[in-house]
Amino acid sequence: MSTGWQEVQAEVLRRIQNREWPPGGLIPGEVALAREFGCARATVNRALQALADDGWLERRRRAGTRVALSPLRRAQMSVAVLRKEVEALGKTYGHRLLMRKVAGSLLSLQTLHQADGAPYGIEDREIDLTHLPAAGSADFTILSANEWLVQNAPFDHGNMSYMSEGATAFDARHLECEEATPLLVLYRETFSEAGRITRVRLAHAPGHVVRLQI
Amino acid sequence: MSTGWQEVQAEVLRRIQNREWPPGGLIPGEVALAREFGCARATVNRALQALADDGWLERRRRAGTRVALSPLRRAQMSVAVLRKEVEALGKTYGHRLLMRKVAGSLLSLQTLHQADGAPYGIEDREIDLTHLPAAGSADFTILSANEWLVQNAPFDHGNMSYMSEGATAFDARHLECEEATPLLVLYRETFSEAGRITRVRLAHAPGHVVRLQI
DNA sequence: GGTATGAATATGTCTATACATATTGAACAA
DNA sequence: TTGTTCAATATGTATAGACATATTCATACC
Repeated sequence: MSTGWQEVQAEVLRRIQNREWPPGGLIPGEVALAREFGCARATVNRALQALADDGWLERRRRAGTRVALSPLRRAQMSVAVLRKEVEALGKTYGHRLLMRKVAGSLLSLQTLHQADGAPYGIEDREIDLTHLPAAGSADFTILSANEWLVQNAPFDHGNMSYMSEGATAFDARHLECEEATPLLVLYRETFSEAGRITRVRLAHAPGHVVRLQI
Repeated sequence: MSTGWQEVQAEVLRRIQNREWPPGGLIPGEVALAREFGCARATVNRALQALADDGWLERRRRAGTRVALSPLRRAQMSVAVLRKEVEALGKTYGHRLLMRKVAGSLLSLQTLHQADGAPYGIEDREIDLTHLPAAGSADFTILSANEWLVQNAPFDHGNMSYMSEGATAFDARHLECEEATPLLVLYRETFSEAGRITRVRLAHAPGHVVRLQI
């Protein structure tokens, strides 16, 4: 029997998906599985660990390994730079800095993102200069704030929200659509250890689709 | 020096985030790091592997390990059952099956999901009975199709799309809003090995927010 | 110059062993 | 009954050693 941890993983996953090991059920211990597959316990451990990371199994010392009760799947999307998102569509990216304003330690920016010259999204951003003083002297007319931040402001964590909103007068003017047109709007905050780095509202052009993989 | 792979991971991550090891740069080999940290190569391997899984590092045999050039972060959301989503808001879940129709091997369903009696989302679903004959005889008035499928139709993969759409007459009637109100609409397909299991369009009630963690 | 060949090397993975640690459940005490 | 203690046990993790595999680089060859 060939003994790779990936093969062990595949076989265990198959048993889970085929209900041979039902949700909530206890599966054999690592030692037993190692004997069955004819490999070392470490190999089984590697496989089960990977499955636990992916949410298929729940493992606790002494208590053993169970098939996850609610196999709540995670959907993933990559948080790409807008330029790359546009280029991935085979279009030419462009952007225009519409507004730049400093109020205290808060830098406000408005940027229009374009794909082949057409409006792609309108961005309204605030950057906290106390946590990121370099942003005060950066030239966002060349590199967009979106891309500059990805390269210069590594963040710990953040959150994103998608909402459906009718286009405001501001949105409509820059996205070249009617007011109240349904738009997909993204709100995002990112934090470093010190605190919030930036907050952004991005209204996408009409018809924009966000895709996730499950 | 205490030697846990998590500590090695933490220290390496610190160096990446502090630009001590710049993006695109080659980092020391596993043997060198093991010597520095005073642990076995396998321990360093475990740590670097984890960081590579998270997208911080790119590793290739013989070529060595590099700090990822574009630390393209992934945003995650859990694909929960609607009932749990509603209950997580502290509200009482309810649903009504509005329509059930079989055309050939295609089962069509329309379901209204409710939170505290108010409309939460209106679902339009197709299920392929050739891949899932059991769905033909299930009673979706008790357990919603959404939940029944999660429990009975393990899937390999799938995709989701979010769009912003104006409420159709159908949406508006059931979600109790004006026509053309901006709605967040979810399209989802899930596949098993055999083929597509189900396709669904879910129009959320006005004001719905989708949150993701980065 | 361009191409084939092979040695060197960094990561990938498996093994056997050992000890750590959390948790369970039984035995026992208050 | 309730609480405490303790041994048993499944997973967590570290280690040294070995071999596999991909890739690079230098070298030899045409």
